[in-house]
Amino acid sequence: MAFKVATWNVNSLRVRLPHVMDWLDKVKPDVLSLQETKVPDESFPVDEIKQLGYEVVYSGQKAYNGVAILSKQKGEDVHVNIPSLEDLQRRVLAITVGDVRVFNLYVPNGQCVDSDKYHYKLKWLQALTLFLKEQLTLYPKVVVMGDFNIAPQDIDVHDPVEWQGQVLCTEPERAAFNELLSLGFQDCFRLQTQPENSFSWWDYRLNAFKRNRGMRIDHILATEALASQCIQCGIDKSPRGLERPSDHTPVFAEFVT
DNA sequence: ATGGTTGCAACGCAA
Repeated sequence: MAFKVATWNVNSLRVRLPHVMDWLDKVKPDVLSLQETKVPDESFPVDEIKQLGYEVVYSGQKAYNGVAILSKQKGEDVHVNIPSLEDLQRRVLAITVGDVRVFNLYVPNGQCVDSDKYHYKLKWLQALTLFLKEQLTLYPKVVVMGDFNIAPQDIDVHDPVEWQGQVLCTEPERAAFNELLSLGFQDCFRLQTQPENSFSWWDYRLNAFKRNRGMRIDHILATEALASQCIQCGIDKSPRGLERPSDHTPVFAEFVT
């Protein structure tokens, strides 16, 4: 049996709903994690998603942030937020699908290194790491996916020199990412050989997508029990070329079970 | 040349 998961920062679910529906219909993942839904729970488009045969859980707010998990099979043990962290921003959602615990993350962007938001990002990542460490004792098969807002290595950046020391690429952010990995996760994208210059996000400005001036900041991490069963992981660039696209594009991984 | 684009929601903020 194959189990396909995917993650996509849609930058407003209202605006991107047609893209999401088309993509679900084409790819038919078992689980799709969405970030930046930017929709309060009371106006979440439940019916449209259910019509496509997907169950959905969501944690949203007005205007900013917001996460959702769509799944063919109904998710169990829904969890919201990081318990130790006082946070009004809706950025974390988890469900169990079969024997897999799925975490959906929208890691804070951080804006720039001298901002409070960068501090908040690092604090947030630290709290997340403690939380996941705990969770790993409860679930052997864990997938953590989402918009990490971190390019883990220079090969994940179109121009590492230009980006050196900038937010998304700083040493503390990369250290936090590696700290997560060291809990027992693999970066599924790097389990197989990948094309050079593979990115998941491109700035809207200056024709960044056309020039492939992007970064790989959306990730799928899996514990060894799952990573050893990962048969493919990739980035589907096609939605980024559509009319009125999100600035991110889906990342997917497939496991045999 | 230090720009530019998008979404939200209300003309600035966040990305």
